[in-house]
Amino acid sequence: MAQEASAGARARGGAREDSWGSVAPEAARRLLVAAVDAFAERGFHATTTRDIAGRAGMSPAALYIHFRTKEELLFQISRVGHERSVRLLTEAAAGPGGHADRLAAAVRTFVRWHAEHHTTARVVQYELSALGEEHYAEIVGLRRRSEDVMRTLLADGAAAGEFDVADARGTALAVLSLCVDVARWFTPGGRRTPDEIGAFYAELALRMVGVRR
Amino acid sequence: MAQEASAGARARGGAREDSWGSVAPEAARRLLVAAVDAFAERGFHATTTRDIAGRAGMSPAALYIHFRTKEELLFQISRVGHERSVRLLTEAAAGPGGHADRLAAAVRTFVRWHAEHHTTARVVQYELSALGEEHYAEIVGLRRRSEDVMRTLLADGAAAGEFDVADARGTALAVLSLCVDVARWFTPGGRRTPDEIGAFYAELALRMVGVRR
DNA sequence: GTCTATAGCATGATAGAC
DNA sequence: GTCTATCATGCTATAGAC
Repeated sequence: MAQEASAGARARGGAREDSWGSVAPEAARRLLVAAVDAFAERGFHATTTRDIAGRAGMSPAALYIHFRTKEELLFQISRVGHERSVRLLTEAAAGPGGHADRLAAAVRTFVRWHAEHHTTARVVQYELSALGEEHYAEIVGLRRRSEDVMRTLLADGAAAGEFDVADARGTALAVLSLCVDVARWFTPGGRRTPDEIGAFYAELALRMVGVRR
Repeated sequence: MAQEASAGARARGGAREDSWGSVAPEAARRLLVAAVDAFAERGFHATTTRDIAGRAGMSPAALYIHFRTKEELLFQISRVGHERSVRLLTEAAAGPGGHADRLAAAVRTFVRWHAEHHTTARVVQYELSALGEEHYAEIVGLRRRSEDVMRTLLADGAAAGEFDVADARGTALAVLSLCVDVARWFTPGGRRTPDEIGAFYAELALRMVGVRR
């Protein structure tokens, strides 16, 4: 039931963050959602533990039962968000069809996630520097995986003669940069839906790698 | 003489921020440069007035002789940075040649600025939300001007039959987003110089608007 | 114009009752 | 597990001597 309601909300485009459905204690889940909202709105350093706890309907002290520090809250958000987006990208890039089809699918999926989950994505992409050293290193590993996936796809497509790409690494960085930046400017009330932006950006990416139509 | 030394440092790629040469009292200039470095490194909210003053070789109190608040320091950086980058973009877009030449020049110049001045650009592009309401509104006005310049250039090029662009507004946003995001990932020690990245991105932008070679 | 000293306050995190 | 109360710290900004 809760599942259906969530799916319904998602279909209408008015979905709130639903990436945390599997987080174990309900209170921890509420805190994560509250922290995502607050971090996306104000940034990590401008967000107080009182603000997070308040949004979750709890006292500041309750936060520390579920998370050791404010930074650990950011780390969990960042880790789950990165794992999700890397997985979506990887699966789409490994899908059926030629290299052009797979690039289009990868960009469409990746961009759609960054638009639909723009609050999470904003935290994931733009609050990295607030992580502690150790946590930061772990996240960088995840980020390298998405770069690898995109670079390999572009290099393979070029080798197969489907793409006209001289610098696979630089082009992969540019394509991912374009996709990721959607989280910065996207607002739900805008001209286009996440779906439409994903389709549009897939076309742009194909042009960037020299696919002609 | 000081000019020559600065130009030399810039040519070697080891330049420090030189956008503040005209700022009146020397102490204010030192504070601005220190604040740019600190804000770019840690973000506005994680930067303390002690840190800024320390980098400038002053006591925390000295800061308040030259700036009313910490936020005003951010505003001055943001205002000057935006004015500079909008001006560069506008002049390049109004230069000689056809629409394709002008788009290439605009992207090359705009990207090169975001790479060369990546510390300033990072503050300019990613610390906007820390501005006060009034200051924010003023900056948004400047940002709209760069969107206007790019959208007009793309629409005119499409009307002239040089570009294949169905959605000038969306494409302009995407091209600017791609350029701006250079400030996020650029590091001086990387594989390519600001010049090379500018040239590369100009080619990508031409492909995005459907120019064939 | 710059300093030392500090007011006034908000913050992250903890203690201990329930 | 959650609360109220609070500690210790560090922050922005100001006062007043020089």
